[in-house]
Amino acid sequence: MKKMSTKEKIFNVSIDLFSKKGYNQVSTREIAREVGIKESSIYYHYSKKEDILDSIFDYFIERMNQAESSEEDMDKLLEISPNELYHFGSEAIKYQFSSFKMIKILRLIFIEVYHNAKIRKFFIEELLNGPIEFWTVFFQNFMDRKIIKKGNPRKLAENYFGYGIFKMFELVVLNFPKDNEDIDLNLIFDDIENHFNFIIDAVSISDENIGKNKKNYIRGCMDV
Amino acid sequence: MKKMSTKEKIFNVSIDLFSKKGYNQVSTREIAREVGIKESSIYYHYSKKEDILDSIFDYFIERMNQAESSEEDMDKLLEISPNELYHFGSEAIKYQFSSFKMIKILRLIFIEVYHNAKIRKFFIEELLNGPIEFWTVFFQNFMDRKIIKKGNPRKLAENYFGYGIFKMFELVVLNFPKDNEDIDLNLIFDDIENHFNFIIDAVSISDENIGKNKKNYIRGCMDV
DNA sequence: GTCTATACCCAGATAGAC
DNA sequence: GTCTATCTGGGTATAGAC
Repeated sequence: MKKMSTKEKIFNVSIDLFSKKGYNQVSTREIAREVGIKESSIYYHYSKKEDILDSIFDYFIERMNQAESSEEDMDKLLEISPNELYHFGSEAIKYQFSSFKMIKILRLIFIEVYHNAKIRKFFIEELLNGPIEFWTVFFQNFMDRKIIKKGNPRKLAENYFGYGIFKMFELVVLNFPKDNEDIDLNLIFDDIENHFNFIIDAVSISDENIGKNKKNYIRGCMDV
Repeated sequence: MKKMSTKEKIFNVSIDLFSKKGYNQVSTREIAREVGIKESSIYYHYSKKEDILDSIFDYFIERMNQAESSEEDMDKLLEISPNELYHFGSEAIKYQFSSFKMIKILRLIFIEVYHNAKIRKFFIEELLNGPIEFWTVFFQNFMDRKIIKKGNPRKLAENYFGYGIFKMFELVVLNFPKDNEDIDLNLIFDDIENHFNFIIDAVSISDENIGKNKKNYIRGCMDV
């Protein structure tokens, strides 16, 4: 840990400060102070302040893409049950955000999305439309396999994923912890899972399927 | 229109600029330039820059509270159908946000919520928990009247309203128009209404109720 | 690679003339 | 009520010594 290079230190301190206060509210002086170097030394490692932000963002994208599924995976996934699928999806996301670093960057993205065109484009394409299309395929598939009722799969996907975005917004923007680093991702994934089960049950064809999902209802909509 | 006082001009220009670029990205110099006065004149009308933000925020709260329902209204509302209730709720919100000024301030709130404690408190209490409690009462009522299945009314309310927050976020943060002022609120309210109908249908007891809601399905989840 | 020193700009805010 | 003039502090960034 002590062997971290100065560049890494600048990188990590910047994630901390940017995600806490927002990019514009953090000065290069403050970053330097926190790292323990003089301000001008930052410019040896990064040519401009914005380069630090870009490198943080690149790091985030790289980590996100690690969990991309291949086409073969997709084909396999298309054969499983709604329940298994949910777990596959949520475990993938939990894995991506298992480090607090990634959650901090996610907060930074939520915070900066309104005035940074690059981040906004990424948010809309990769964090919103991408996943919605992903889930659309699966809802369509469940419809074809007559597991759920015929309908508009994209609307279902939006319904499901929109709630997920809301929970993420709640977590990283509204209720972000100030001091300690213990965020319990499981808490919001329980909520999202309940929501997923609710949707599946709502459009399920056989009661048997409902039963299958019911067993995962811990604090679900239709639990008393 | 030409008779607007300087103070009003400062107020309106500030809403424009703050909502477009964020509070910290707008200088008092820029406001003054846009209004057509010298920077120092602003300080005759407002003692600090932050006072402008506070006054915008107070304006927003005042407008929001105008549509508060009385206890008698609540009692009457408890007797109507899910469909009528949805329309009551959505019309109230549409009315509150019928001016572009209010939408701009809503964007400003979304933008500043992460680093302004006062705004965050307001967001959590009045824009999130308040409405969720409001809808919880109604879902509970529909359960008591055996219109929908027994379950956790709060979860249903969160499910419904969370999607609404997501659509608002999408509208005012992700897809906010740059130049012209034509935002079509009806578009997102159609989505939210579909989502509401989807939920009601999912937990509806009689098919008759489903039928009643179905007629409002324009682009609903279960429309092919 | 890190330092000192400094350039340059723009921010919020105030004093006092008119 | 609005102006001119100015203060003070902080921001990003660079040059050049060590």
